[in-house]
Amino acid sequence: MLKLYNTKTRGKEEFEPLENGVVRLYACGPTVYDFPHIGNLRTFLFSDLLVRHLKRSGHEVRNVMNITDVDDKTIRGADEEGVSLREYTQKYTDYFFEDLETLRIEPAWKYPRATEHIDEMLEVVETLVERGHAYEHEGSVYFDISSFDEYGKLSGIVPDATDSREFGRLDDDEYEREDARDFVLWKAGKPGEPTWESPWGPGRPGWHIECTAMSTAYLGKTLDMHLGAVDLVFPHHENEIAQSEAYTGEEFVRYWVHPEHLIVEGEKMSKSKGNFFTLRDLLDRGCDPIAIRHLLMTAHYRRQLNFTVEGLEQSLHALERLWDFADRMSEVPADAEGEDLAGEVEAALSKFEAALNDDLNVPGAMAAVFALVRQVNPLLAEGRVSADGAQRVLDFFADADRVLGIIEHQDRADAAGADDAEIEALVQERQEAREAGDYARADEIRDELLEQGIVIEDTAHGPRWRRE
RNA sequence: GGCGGCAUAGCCAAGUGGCUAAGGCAGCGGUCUGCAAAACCGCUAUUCGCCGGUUCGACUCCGGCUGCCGCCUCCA
Repeated sequence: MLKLYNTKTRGKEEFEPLENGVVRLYACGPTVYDFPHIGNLRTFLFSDLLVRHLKRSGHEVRNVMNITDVDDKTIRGADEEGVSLREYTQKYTDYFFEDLETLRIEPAWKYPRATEHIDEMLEVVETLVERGHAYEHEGSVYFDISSFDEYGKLSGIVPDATDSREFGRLDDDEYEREDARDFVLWKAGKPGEPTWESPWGPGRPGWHIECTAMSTAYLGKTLDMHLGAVDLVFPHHENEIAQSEAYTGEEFVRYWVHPEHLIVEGEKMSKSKGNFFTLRDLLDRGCDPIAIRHLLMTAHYRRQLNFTVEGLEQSLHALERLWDFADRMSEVPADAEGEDLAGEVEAALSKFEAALNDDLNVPGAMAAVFALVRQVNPLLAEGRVSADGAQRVLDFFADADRVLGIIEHQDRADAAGADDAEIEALVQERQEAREAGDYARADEIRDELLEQGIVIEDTAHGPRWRRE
């Protein structure tokens, strides 16, 4: 049984979906105005891990992630590039999906775009106006916070109308609100901006409304879970609750789950500090995408994660050891006799599941996997693992990887390349030289290959090679 | 100013009122090897930021202090 920390109650709670076996989950997705950065990706990866765990636990998961393709930043970006909003956002939407695939993040059930759900949003806004929760002013529509008693129940923040900073905000805002705390549901169009027709004239949706409209459209009035990074707790999610519950009259979200931010080299990531990384930046530096996935999983989701270059190297080394272990496991001969490892694997599985069920403790789950490696390695080195035992461990790895997504790898010698035959020939020539005692020639070939990035390893079953 | 979080070995990082404080990386020693590489083995926190308190017993609970961070405005 999964226990999850619920922001709403500030404590861990047992999770049970409203409908047995079906989880309705909504995660705040990207605003497609730029490449996703690793902080965004950590959040999306968290969502992936949670969904994978729910699925592995036997649930059907209907997870929806929105694509915000209309807002100030996308409009400005399209304007600057002189292309249509649609053309501009499509480009970054494509990059977003590419990054997900690179990091082995499984596709969500639905990825609705804001611009394709304007009608649903207008329906929500109109209803809110009819019921007295919202008001129109000069073509814009605002949510009236004073009409929703429970405003602030998620974040504990109730904006104070007398707060001096609020008055400053009023001046900056081009849209007149009756109360500085009210938030915009529908923005009156400005010249040159893309707009949609509405009962209040041409305009475009405010930021928060898309989540209410689209989650309701795909998942119904009450969601089992709603995810989003901590910075969204206020005001975004607070506003979502207000507008959704005022609209449906029912509880909007049962479990609010908020992963913490990522920092880089101990500091908040920001463009001005020059520590702002996209996935592409890292891949260009030659980083292994799975090492990036691994590093993003090393800290518990409710803790800030310190992303460092050194950490990336550590992750790669940890993975290489894991992959190498798996390779050696799969090389155990079919007729090998020895330990069946049933007890070891059972214990590892039990620890693995217990960790994940305890507020998705992924570091703990990975520790269970590595602890097994540590336990079995000596037996493997002594040739005391039976064929059954090896298969049992590999089955566990495959099972664990349904959630982790880091164990599956290309067998090192399988890495495809046009010159494989040539490499094989050299490896063979070196082996013959060694057998003939011509170590000078053997070492020469080894150095030659090393220069091409090919590493030779001599094993009991003969030489094997891999690309560095 | 208001609210909240975190401080565990050289680094990253789990965790618990009392069994030997997970796991990873790095380092050192060793095995293996023609030499390497890879792999394997062993060692590496008597101690969990500091000071008090509660308790038979706290790293884990409470209070204070120090430091770091986040939110309160767009932000994953």
